[in-house]
Amino acid sequence: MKYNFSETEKKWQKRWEDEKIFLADDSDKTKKKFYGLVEFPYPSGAGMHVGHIKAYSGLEVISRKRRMEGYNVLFPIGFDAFGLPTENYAIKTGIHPRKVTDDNIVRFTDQLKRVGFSFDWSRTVDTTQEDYYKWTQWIFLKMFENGLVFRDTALVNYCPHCKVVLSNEDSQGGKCDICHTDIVQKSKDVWYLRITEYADKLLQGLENVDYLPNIKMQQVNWIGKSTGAFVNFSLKDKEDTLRIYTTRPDTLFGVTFMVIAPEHPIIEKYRDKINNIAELDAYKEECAKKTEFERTQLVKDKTGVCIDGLSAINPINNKEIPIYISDYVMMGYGTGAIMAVPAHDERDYDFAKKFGIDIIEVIKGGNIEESAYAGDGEMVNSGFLNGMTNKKDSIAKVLEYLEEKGIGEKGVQYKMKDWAFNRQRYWGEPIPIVHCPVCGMVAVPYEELPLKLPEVSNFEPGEGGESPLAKIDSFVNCTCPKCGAPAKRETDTMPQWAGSSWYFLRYIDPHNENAFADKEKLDYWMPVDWYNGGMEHVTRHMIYSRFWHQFLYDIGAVPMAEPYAKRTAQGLILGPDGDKMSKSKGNVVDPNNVVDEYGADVLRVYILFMGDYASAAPWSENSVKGCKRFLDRVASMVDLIKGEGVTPELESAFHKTIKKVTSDIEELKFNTAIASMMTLTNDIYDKGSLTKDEMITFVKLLCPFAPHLCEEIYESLGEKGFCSLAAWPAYDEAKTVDSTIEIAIQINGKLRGTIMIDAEISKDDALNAVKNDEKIKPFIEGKTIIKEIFVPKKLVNIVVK
RNA sequence: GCGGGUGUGGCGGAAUUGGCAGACGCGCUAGACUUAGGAUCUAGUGUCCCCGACGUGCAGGUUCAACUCCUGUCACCCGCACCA
Repeated sequence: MKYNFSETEKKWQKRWEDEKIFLADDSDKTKKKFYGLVEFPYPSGAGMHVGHIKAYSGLEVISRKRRMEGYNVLFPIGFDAFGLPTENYAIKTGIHPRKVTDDNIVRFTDQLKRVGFSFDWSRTVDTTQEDYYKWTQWIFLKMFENGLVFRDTALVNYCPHCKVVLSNEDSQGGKCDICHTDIVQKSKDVWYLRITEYADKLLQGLENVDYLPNIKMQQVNWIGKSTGAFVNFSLKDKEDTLRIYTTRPDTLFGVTFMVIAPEHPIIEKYRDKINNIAELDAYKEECAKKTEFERTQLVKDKTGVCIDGLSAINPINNKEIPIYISDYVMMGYGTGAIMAVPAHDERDYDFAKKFGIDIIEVIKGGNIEESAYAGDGEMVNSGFLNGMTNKKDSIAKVLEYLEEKGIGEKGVQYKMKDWAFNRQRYWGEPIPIVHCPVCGMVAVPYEELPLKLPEVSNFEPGEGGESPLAKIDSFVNCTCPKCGAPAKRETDTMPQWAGSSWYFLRYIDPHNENAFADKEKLDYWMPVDWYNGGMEHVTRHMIYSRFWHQFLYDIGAVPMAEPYAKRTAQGLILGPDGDKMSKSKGNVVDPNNVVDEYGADVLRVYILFMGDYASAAPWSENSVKGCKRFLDRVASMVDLIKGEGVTPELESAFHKTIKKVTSDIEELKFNTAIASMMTLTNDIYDKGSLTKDEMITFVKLLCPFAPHLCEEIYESLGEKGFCSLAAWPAYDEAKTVDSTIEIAIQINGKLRGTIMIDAEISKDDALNAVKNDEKIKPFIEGKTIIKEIFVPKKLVNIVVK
């Protein structure tokens, strides 16, 4: 069969669309459903690259297979379109971000359609549309109502280039996630979502979901739960106490000093009482100049200043100890103050050595002359703890003591911090809050949603880090919804991650005007059965959206706590040079070029054939050609058709291939699934012919990977309807097993030949057959047989001497 | 530093979980068909001192049998990173 891919692909894409065969069906809720979700793209000006295609191809194949298996499939797509890249582009070019976004969405849509993805295009969402962000704001207000939204003045991560406050998640490594400029710490009044309130639920929820182990682990590490104790150290001759957090309360007798963060408020409070305040101020200023990155780099070389005029009392033995400020203690974790146990903590040890502070051993087992000892051992120099050897018991005993005396208690800390939830930019969801001089912060009434983004001509953020919205008087000035007094609107917008925190819910009912989604539809479609995306979203988007969803569950708005039943991740596609694809390196492969030159089917097959789906692999133009060759051979196979029914010599090969492809797809082993279809193709060519029925089976198997070609062949064979909706081929287990098989013959563990024998042969018969084999005789003649091993269907091993 | 992962031909990668290492594809070699071949087809292709031996980062170990299990070690990649 001659196959013109560009005409044929267009033909089938149009037919699929005209006949709406990929639209999910809400009407029959008794049908078994499959909700496959891929991370919706950010419609950037650069267009899509092949990495996007790989990210969607996995669940594309699964979804297509599910349809053929009779499932009601929801496989949607949309656009996560608010955000800085679009806005920065708008500032640069003067084109309105609305227009930029719309143009990019058109381009992305075209690219996706050309690849032939079986998305339900009737459910497309765009996070920047009013009917979408209305509900983003609605959820925000629900959180506000439930005390999960607060405003606080705090040191925040600030990007001087983008002029925005960033969450911790957006400033990993001390660099802005968008422009990679060094982050500076700035004191600012900002919005937070109280995600830490859900830290435990986010941890517990992981127990009941099927995420790849490394995905779960990254989330666990990110949440970073630790258990320990809070202890209050009294300040000598002062009313106040200095509260610390420690995971090792059992080492309390070994405390020889305390360290507080340079920003700790106690310094300001006792300014007048501190003799060396100038020195402290100077140190503090030095620290502020360092970026977060620098501050976490200098691990060994500890710096700090002893506070002259304040000292603390160790509550367990009433000893007076000095207090230092040092930047190795962070204000943002625990209480911003620590008890230092130099004998058993490496950092405290380094600090004590540098400043000549006492090091008292309280746990035997190490050599504190040389280094801190963090292991277990017998307690010494520790009063009532002396002689104890079990850390757990020691901690329990200390906690009991602390609680009895009222000087401390058990405590839990998380690395995860509350979510800094705002940007001082235009292209985001306006935060629906009004600042009233009388009532304070007041929610915009639900019936006034969406709070629309006003028209603006200048998107440039203000010099003081205020949003462009602050310049629009008609937007800012309003009346308080509660008391009617003149009030001002909040001018910050929500961060990039807001819209993507719930988009999978909107797909279920994208045009609903009365709710973010209909309850019955949610009951039917949720949870997402399978979610695939990039590893880079595991600690941000995944945590955020699980948080939002758990919150929605708590207020009864969704049917279960966890949104995603299963999560997998694809590996990167590297450039032909083996480097990560990037515009600056010029090694980006544009899927459009591949579609133009080889066809969408070739692109799809190659991307899944490259290697393990979860691993990174470099692009290879030559291997693309190999896939083209394979599909051409499949097309030409039609010319080999002779008659109907089955070809006896091929029957078993077909059943084996169906079995392998069926199971490989479920395990995301697309590469071996395709390899097995290539092998079958080679077998068919070797044989020289196949039947029409076999050809139909073959195209059904290949259809999820190369749907255009398979539809065309399916139709050319006179089949009615769509191959994409045909029943997935079944296999007969009995026919995948050969009656006669080849097994290996080993002598002393070395391969000496093979033999064809009956698969069910007994050990004795097999050994006899082997011993009588002419090729094997020379190896055993005149030798003593020590051992004979027979592994059914595998091998015979004879050990001789 | 901590946590996780990966090391297999010239290349991308397979290997039913302890049982014939290198499936499948690329590349390469030779041949066929051709005015032509960056098209197609056929045969071959781990290495070497080629009737034999060696071979899955390296060194040991367990086993009749190890890419697979154990001990040690090296290299690379990805997270997190002074988290008290």
